[in-house]
Amino acid sequence: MTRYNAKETEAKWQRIWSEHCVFEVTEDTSKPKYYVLEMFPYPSGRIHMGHVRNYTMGDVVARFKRAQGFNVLHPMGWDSFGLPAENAAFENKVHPAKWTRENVAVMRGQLKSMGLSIDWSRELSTCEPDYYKHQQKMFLDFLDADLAYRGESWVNWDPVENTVLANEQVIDGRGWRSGAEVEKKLLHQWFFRITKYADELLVAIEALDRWPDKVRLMQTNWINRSEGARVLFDIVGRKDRLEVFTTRPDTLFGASFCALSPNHPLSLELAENDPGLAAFLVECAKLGTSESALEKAEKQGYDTRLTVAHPFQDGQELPIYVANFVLMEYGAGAIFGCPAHDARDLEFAHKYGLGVFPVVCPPDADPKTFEIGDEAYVGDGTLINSEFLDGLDVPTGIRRATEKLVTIGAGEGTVNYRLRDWGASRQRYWGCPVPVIHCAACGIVPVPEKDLPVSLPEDVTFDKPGNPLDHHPSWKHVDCPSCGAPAMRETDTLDTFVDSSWYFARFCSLAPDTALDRSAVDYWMPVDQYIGGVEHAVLHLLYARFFTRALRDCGYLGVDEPFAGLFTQGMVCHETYRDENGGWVFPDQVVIGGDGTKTDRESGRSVQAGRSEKMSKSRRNVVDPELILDTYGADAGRLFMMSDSPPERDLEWTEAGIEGAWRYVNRLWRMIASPSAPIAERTAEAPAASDSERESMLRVLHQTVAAVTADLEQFRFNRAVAHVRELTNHLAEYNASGPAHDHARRIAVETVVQLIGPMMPHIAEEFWQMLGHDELLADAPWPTASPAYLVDDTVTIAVQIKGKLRGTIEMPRDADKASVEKTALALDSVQRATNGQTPKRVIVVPNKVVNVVV
RNA sequence: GCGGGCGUGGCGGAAUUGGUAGACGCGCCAGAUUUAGGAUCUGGUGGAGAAAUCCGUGGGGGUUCGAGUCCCUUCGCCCGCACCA
Repeated sequence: MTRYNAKETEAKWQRIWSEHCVFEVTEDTSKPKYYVLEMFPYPSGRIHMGHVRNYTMGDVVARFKRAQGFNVLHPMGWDSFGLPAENAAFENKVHPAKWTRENVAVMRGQLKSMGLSIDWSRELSTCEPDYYKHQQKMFLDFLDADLAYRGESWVNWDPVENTVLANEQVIDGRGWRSGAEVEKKLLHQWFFRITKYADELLVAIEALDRWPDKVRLMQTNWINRSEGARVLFDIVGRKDRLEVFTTRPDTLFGASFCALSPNHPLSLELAENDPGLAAFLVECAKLGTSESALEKAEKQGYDTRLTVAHPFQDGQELPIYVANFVLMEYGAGAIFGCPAHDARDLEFAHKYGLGVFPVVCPPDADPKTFEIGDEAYVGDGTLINSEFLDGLDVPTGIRRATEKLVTIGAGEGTVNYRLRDWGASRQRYWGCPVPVIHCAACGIVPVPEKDLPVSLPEDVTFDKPGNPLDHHPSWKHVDCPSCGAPAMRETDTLDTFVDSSWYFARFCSLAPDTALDRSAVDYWMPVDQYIGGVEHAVLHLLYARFFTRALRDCGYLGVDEPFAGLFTQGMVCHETYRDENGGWVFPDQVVIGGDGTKTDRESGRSVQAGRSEKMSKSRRNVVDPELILDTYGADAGRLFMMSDSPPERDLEWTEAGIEGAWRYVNRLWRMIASPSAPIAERTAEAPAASDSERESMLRVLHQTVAAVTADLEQFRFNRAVAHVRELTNHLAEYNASGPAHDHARRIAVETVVQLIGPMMPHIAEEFWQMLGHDELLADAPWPTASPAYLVDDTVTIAVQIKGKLRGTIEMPRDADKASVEKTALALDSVQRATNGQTPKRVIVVPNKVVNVVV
């Protein structure tokens, strides 16, 4: 018997699939379509185990749906703009384009060696002008439609590098590379008007029934719609009014102060003539945008000495503070504080000696004696001390108070969202240029369509801080398309989330002259099954949902939602190893001695195993997929990825696990390449007669087909693998001789091969050929379970005494209760328990269980 | 703080609507085969017990003829969000 050569066989089938363009598809209205998409990778250099897991899942679904008769679109591309390329340029003096394209080439080869059923003719890369030129056109259309605009926002500014930093690049208030103290700076930025769709995006979440609840909840919270009221307070001694947003206008009678955000226009204005306030604002700015800093910060305020008039109580005035806990970006950037019924306000009031006036009395408390201690009361109750609101419940009070505000012209009911417009400007080189020109005379002028794409210059340097586009000698200098005068190109590039907000639609057709070929997009969209990491639960998925709607409204496509089904996979984890000096050690460097002690192959130091954690370079607990592909082949790697762990949970990568998968590959090989009992020819006719052994084999077989089909349908890959292995075990024990059995063996072997095909496509294809098929397994239809075999004619019924198992009985299916009961009571163990007495009660659940109560 | 998830053998994990807990795999034990094996095959494998039996799904309580599954309570771990007015 020849040993199975995975490397050779896998290369062979990859070649054949590619030569025959097996996975290249076109719009075919005679078949139902199915669009499977995994989140496309950032070309960081090499694929990692997370990619292997993600793309294996997608491929299993794609191959399964394909076998079920769907016209399956399964494309792949590269999310190839982004910061790491610029960092590499800075650190290794490689041009981002070169670095990126080389990485793409390596990773494409790695993905191909996984044997994915991808239509490679649709490959795209977002950093190439043939992709981003369409994006620039979209941007111009969005400008026209007022879906993109220029605005201002606060950013993390690194004064040494002259650049904007992402939140994760700010470490303890300092730039990650320069170490300089990061400043908050107000900068002109390009925005997408996602807030225009806030309500639509929120409401539509409900209909995304094939999305994980967790992701739906996260998006709901992110958008965070809250109903409340805008309240306008007259500022004493001034003509203007202070606007605040509140969800609790019913507690206005309990107000004891107002507070402004440090960034509030009024705060800034007052600071000009108040050095104390100016200093306080600087203090607040120092906190930065980092969450941990904000978290530790104690509530602090500064008394502006201004007061506002209470809208409902003549003569009543409230002091205005500037407070570090009020966010400019939320609501109106100002609040009124009701310490009795808000924890933060209470903390603030205690600190600054402000009044605490309860106005909501809990249902079980006495309004005359109810007092607020250290804890604010935020629950429902009856309004008290509130004049015209007294005696109302909270919802009614809110309504009544809002009506009153409207009547006296001091406010109105309003809906507020946490969701803010999407700031998409990046002061960086390696991104899609924003196609506008700044002209002194004409203002912001869109680049004419005929001049697209605005391409990135290749001759840039990364030796200076700041945006290379900005210091390029000539690139930004152009004539104004409108008046012809010298003008400047926009040097901001777009956030890479823009690139990934429409790539799924672009896969439908790579037509060169149009971004989205409407007929192709109408055929394929939406994506039926999208698969990726949960880390994109909010931003990427929300932006893509917004972008799809924006494209819809600009006539690019006709769907609302990009992803009809979403699956978020778990992470790939591995044990961690540290040597006696505390240094991390790579798993493949750890040698396990006979006594179980571990040592580092290179240093010879002894090594301790730590808990299993997400694979990461910093902890060195990584296994290179290429090593696995080389050693065991793609099929074994893919099989292990699908076995054991449910796909939504973390998977623990272990040597033993991959070995087990590899053993199964070889076991199947032995069973099929050199079977211990004959397998009938393909052309052999079904026997006229069967026996019970054969029938029972066929029953297991059909039940397995049904189970695996259901499992794959529901992303229960680990169970699907278990079921196939069970069938394999049955097949291995099935050695009866004779033509009827040989025939059944043929069916069983073919079924095993077909069922395992989505997980292990190469060896399955090889088996299919060995079994005499001329056509490809990839083109073979999925097996169907025959209903006749799905029900057993005898059933095993559990016999319990007071719920405890005492034995089992074999009965014909659907036997009548009386005979089941009689058989059960006749059991020795039951006789012993009943001791000859009549049982108090006997419960018979048909075909399942008999419970005897004594 | 708020929200969500998870706790089942030595390990990863199975278990339709409440109905035989531990499928499948790993590991381990015994045997067979082999020059050898970290290959392969056979059998065994939740714990205690000679057995009958008893105990077992993080802990405690409850509902039920019957609970991993439902309810209450408690502990532990993980994830997400967070001064959201």
